[in-house]
Amino acid sequence: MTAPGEAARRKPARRPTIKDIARRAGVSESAVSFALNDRPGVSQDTRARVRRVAEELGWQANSAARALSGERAGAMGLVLARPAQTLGVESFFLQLVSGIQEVLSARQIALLLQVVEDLDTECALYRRWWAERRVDGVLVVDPRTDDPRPELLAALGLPAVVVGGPAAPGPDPAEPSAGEPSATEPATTEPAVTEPATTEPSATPPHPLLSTVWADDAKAMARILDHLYGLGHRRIVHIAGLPGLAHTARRIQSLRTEADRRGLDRRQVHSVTTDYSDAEGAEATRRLLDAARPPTAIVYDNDVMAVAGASVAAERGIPVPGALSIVAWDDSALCRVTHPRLTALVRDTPGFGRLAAQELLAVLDGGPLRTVQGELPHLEARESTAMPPPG
Amino acid sequence: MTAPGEAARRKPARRPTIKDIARRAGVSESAVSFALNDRPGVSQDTRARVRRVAEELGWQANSAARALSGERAGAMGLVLARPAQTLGVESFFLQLVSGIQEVLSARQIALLLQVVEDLDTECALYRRWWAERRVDGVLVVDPRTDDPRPELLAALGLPAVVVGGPAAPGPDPAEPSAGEPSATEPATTEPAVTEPATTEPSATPPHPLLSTVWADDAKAMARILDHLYGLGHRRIVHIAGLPGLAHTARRIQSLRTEADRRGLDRRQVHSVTTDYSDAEGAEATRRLLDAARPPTAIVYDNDVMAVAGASVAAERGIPVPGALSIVAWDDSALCRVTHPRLTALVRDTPGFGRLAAQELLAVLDGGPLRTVQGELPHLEARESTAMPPPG
DNA sequence: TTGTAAGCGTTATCAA
DNA sequence: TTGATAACGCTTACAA
Repeated sequence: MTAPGEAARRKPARRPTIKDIARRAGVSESAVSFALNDRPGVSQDTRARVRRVAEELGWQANSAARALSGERAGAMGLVLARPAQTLGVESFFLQLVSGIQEVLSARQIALLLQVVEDLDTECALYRRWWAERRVDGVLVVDPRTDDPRPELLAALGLPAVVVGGPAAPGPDPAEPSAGEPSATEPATTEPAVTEPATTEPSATPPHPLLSTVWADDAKAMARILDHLYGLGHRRIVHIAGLPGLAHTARRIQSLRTEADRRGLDRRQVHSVTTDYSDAEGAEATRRLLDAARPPTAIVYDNDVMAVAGASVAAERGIPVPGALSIVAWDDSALCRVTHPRLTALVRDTPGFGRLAAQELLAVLDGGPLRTVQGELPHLEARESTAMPPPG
Repeated sequence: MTAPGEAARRKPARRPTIKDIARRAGVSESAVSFALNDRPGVSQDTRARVRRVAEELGWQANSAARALSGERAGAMGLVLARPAQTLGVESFFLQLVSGIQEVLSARQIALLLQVVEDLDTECALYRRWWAERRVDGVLVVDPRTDDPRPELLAALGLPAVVVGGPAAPGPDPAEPSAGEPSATEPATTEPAVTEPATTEPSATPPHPLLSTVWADDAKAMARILDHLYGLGHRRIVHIAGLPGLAHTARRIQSLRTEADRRGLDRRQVHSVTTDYSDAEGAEATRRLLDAARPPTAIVYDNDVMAVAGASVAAERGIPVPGALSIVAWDDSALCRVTHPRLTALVRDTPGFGRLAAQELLAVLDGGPLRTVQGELPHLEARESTAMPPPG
């Protein structure tokens, strides 16, 4: 290591290039390139020598040069189009990102993360990234019911995977959930895969233009309903997140289906939408509890709103779970530190991120357009859910 | 826009280059380059024409080509070396990132985010990024008391800014905090700046090798002490975060200083360290409350632990703030949704991120090595702090 | 099996 | 004010 301090700061060490390696190994540049990229056309002996020299020199391919010569940029993009406020509170994104990274960094691929204000800016950014050749592909999060992004990305030819799934409900809600994968299954299990173009030509694929990785919100909601209905609840309200998001639509739809199947009154089992904030979660809770016949159970679409709701109940002296049961969609430290601890739908979010990244790599490798389903979440029953009060 | 669907997916549109612009505008490539980069050597007329054509074609400089020809990579790096578990719960990072982005994206600079397991991997990553020329600079977060990163980065000549400040306590803890900036000041106020090399040659700069952006944890802790001492508390424990982090050391040091200044008993006013998790926060709280003379006030180094602590108190039937006051270092939705709402130290985290990004840009522009101080946080008094019980 | 040379898209250095 | 032309570091035909 060179001497630290001012000198080092001003005069950085020169980075070695393949030319340096070629000279030192006594071969041509192309031989070096072949050797380092595991391509045929170079003897075992030369390959080994070149490798050793590269190692000695601490050589790493200049990413710009590699990208320029027709290769890949070696980076993927992820854009979050949510107000900064909403971002901070949710544990979801950083966990997703860390899962994505795990897969990408194993292949030496970088992740470009950008936080923008709205969907238009996001679309403009995709165009710029594409024009700049900055990324090889992107992960599209928070799919909407009416989403302009798949079409744009398909038109640009920028490989992409939609993370979070389609707006339409899953395969067929009426169909019995045959061989449901259990949440305790080893993580190495191949996730369920549908290849819309081949196996089910008649079924409309969720995003006909892009591969999709999604969670079966419909089944997850069914599990929650099973739990609450089983306890005896008949007045159940779902405080959902942003109305424009695809998974919000799926959850709302599923609640309806499940309510109908059990012959529950739709006026007493329904959804209301919010912006995911603690403020709107609390406000919605207050309104519900003020009603003539308040719900005996509330399902919140994220952990923050669930905790806010529990807090509103506490304020009013409504015992949880004595008079009100609470379920949080998505587990986090939050659900475990409140009192009582909240029953929550546990998802493997980093695992979901890994799956998404793998799928994106598959698309880049020329794999077929397909729809992959992540592990089904399971319901972790804690102290916030119990039998409803009599009456 | 071309037709969507399969065709578009397979045959992406070609990206325009300066060659295309040159041809269409009837000038040479170099003229185009000059025109587009605001360099002299081209007539107003030509410049305007070139600009218009570029606009029409939707041209964007190929980032790889630009990077290769000696220019900048147009990207900055940020590495988070924390286990994925710890990441999710804290609102801090995503907010910091969104602030950083705000500044970088205005200059069309991308942010590479990477999550790694440990410091060694982080250092290896810096080396790789440097060798790959992938980033123009990096933001170093979570500075440690004994940190290998500044020396490495200085030796590599990779521009960097340390976010979170030095291990040593601030300027001089004994010195009266003259003209403290109020938290209500407009955000446009120039932050306090120390240029160690010039103004204070005798004072040891925190990181002699890198520019630093930091918050004055010492003063912040003093504010918390002011609040609690003023209410009458004399037994105050600080449940700190990771012991190796610089700001943890600063806060612990400041607590000692403040305790001494007020003649408080060091056995009754002290710090304990944790890993920031709700589990350790709760565990530490239990131990403290089991003691013969438990503290009347606890200061937690993050919001998650504060909520966990409040939950422990609730479990044991210890009224907050009646018998125990609680302060959270860092505000978030969490502190506002619990019951009672928690008194918290409010920082402008996105603002801190903006400041860090600006400083990094300044370093890249050849600015001097310096230490910049962020806005001083303020204490938002809520219902979790009150007078201690008599005795 | 090896070396030579062209090209990727940009910036920068020259003459004209 | 312009327009060739040579880098930048890598990949990849193509020739030896």
